[in-house]
Amino acid sequence: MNGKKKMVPKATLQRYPIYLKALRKLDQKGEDKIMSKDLAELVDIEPTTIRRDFSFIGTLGRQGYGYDVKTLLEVFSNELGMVAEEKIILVGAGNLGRALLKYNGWDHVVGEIVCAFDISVDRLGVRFDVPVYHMDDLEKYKPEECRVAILAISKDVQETVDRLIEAGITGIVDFTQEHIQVPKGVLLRHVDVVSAIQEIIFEANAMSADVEK
Amino acid sequence: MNGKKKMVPKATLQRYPIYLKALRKLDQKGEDKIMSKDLAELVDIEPTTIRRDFSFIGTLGRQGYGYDVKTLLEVFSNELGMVAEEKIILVGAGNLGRALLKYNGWDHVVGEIVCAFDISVDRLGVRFDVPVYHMDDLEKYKPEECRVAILAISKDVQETVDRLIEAGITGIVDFTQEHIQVPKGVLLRHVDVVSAIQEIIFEANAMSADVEK
DNA sequence: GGGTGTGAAGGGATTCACAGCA
DNA sequence: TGCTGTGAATCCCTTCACACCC
Repeated sequence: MNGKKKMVPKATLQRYPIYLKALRKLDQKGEDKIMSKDLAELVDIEPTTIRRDFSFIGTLGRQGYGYDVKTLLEVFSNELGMVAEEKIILVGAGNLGRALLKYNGWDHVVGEIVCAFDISVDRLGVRFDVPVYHMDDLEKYKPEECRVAILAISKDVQETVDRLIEAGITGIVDFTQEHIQVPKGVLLRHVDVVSAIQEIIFEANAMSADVEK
Repeated sequence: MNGKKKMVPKATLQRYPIYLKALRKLDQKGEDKIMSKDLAELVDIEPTTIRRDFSFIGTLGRQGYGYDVKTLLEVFSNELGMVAEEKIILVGAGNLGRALLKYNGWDHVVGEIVCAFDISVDRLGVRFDVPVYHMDDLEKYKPEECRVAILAISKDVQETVDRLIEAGITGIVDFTQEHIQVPKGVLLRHVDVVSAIQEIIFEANAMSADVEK
């Protein structure tokens, strides 16, 4: 009822998707219980960290037994608002965008891309069962309840972002090369292959610099 | 000469690619100097954090003036081993893999994908100027100096990873849905669209839960 | 016994505050 | 004066240690 109720740390929030993925896999395999120690090996996170992360949601485990997989999945759905029915729009139907459309990883784990937008007329139509509209028709075709947009464009990035926010988008998964600015209240997650590789190269070099003592 | 020389924090290492990107853009625009405060606005990182991050590499700025963009770029190249010539292999030439090949974000910022591997015979050949070999020919065609692999497959993930490591790969950018295990000394960066979206949804829900006081 | 949940300790990273230099 | 570089303080997260319950 009040703001100071739970206050889940940011770091924990970022680990929930990892747990969720592992739990789904366990459930599919027919496992009905899991202990923090075993889950730890699966996801490569310390058991004590896992227990604390879970404890923010509630008292989920049973001492001397472990956690019930189905219960955990339910709680994740209810408490975290993980309904697997999020309506997502894709902005940019170029190479990357189309790859994301065709991407096999969705299958209603988190929701689905309901439609896409692009400024190029010859990309409009239907791709992989998903309609592609012109960017100017954003307000017209964006579902009312849609909060999350995937951004896979390469030009006029900030302008596009501003337009999306104006249209009610509050979460952006950003695949562009630009650094974009969003007002408080809008969430932004940047996914950047190039930076990921650079990070790995930097770390690799730092590691080898350490070793050559 | 010894291990305790610099010891750059992990968090800092993860921000270097961000700085690098911004600095390149500034350089292209013809800007020759930048102050931590202005850079802060560009990359959305506190100026004091930026200054500390830079200080790990050396004394790069001039008091009362700021930082010289060209100098910074040079130092990043030399000290961090950012040569922009990393030879990268792509493993998996499916939808996602091909999208990555065609991805316009490379252009020798970090290096290039020199060749790809796949287990499906009908994906072999040349795609977007890059040869695609059969996975069994990994040792034959993988360049000797190649350290980094991009993983964009969906089956036999762990086995493939083991093979890559055996072939000398020490850095993996992982686009799969699986949770893979690597030995110490091998770096792994997971890039997961689904988890990125989930994270945003969780955070959005946590935020709105806070607000409804 | 065996594993969870959690107060307390420990470790990193960020931020403050200011000394020092152009 | 203006901005960098950095000791010190603070904040946040992880890990330890153990009480507690099945």
